[in-house]
Amino acid sequence: MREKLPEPSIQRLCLLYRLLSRVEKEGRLTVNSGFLAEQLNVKATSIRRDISLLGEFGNTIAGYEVQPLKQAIFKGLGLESVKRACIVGLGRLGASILNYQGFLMGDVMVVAGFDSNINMLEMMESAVSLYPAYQIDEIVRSRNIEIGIITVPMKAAQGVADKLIQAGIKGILNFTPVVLKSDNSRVTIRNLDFFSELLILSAAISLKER
Amino acid sequence: MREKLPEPSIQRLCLLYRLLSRVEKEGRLTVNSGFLAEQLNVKATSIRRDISLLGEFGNTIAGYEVQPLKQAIFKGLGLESVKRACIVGLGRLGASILNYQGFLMGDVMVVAGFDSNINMLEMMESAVSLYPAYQIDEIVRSRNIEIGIITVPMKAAQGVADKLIQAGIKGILNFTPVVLKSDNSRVTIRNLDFFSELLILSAAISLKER
DNA sequence: TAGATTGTTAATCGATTAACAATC
DNA sequence: TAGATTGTTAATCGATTAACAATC
Repeated sequence: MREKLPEPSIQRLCLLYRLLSRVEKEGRLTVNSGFLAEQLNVKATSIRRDISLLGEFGNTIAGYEVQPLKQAIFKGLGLESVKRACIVGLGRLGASILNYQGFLMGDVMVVAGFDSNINMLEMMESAVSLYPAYQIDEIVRSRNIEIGIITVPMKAAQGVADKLIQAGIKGILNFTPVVLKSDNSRVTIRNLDFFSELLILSAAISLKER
Repeated sequence: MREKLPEPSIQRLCLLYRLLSRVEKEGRLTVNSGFLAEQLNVKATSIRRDISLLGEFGNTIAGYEVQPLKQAIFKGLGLESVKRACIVGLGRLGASILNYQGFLMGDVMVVAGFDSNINMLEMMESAVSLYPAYQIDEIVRSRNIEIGIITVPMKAAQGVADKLIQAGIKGILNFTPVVLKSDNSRVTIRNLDFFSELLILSAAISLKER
């Protein structure tokens, strides 16, 4: 598994990882590719291919053992290193993400929140440290933050991204509809844009009916 | 443009549509594929191919006229018909979506909200009509709702999806980490799962460093 | 052994893109 | 005309999947 994983495989393996966590809790010891495929709505061949990309071996009788398989994905995807994240923009959406936390189960840890409105920061209650936006560079560097979650208004998005990238961030989860520019290919950007998704869904529905 | 559009093209055309809306507001009259490509971080060839799938024609001198192009996408993607949507699950996330609204610009209209907690419904303020969850079937049918936005806790997700599908919904935007099952291929499902995205981002970062 | 399941080959499918003729 | 730009062909790239030999 020295060659790099295809993006679609990474995504499926992440889903698989979470599925295995659940399955493990239910006390199941083994799974086969057919079962996994059914749970994730994909083909069994995809599952086997994805898993074999990790160089992991199933058993030709009972399929895969849950615990070792989960562990193999964990290591194969580099999830041992818990990533530190910050949220920039503590409006309704940002604030609600701050509070979800519990869900995360430790793969990613939100360790800081930023907002340009200092008065608001003073009012907010949070288990996570909050800072004014002008401290982004300083805090991201000093606390080794690798992931930035952007939940600011559209107009501020590119500026915030620039600051984060400047500070050496490695990945950005962008909730704004802005298509972020980065001259720095080191940085991985993923978009999570509610309104685009709604629009795409709407188009898909219309087109399906033609 | 009778053959159906590839999924990636639909997605890019949606982004393009929104880009054109902005560009139009700025008073720009024409754009060329190079400009559009730069704005969306894709190749110019993709832009031209996507547009030509709509059977639309640019001009070999000045590129595309903004207004007609936007209109062509609008029609090509079937966005003339404003879709009616409902939100099921009015916790923090669902409630905040209810209030965004303004953003939508009319391509999709949220016309109803559901929650199983009736007391909470009575407390909430909203411009949109709110109903107890047991009325999903009745309201979705009577109000011709085509899109369901699911923001309930994991455990309730599949049940809600089943109800929505039962009621004849055409598309689902699923905010839960649950992989929804539907025996009904009529229904388009899109997933918007914050935690999966974070996990994928985290994996992508680790893998890039190897 | 017979049966079930994996891992992988090879075929298929579909999307991206370089290149360029056609056009204004 | 010369230059810029589209639309589209054809090549390339990459992902999916059917099929099956290898394995226990």
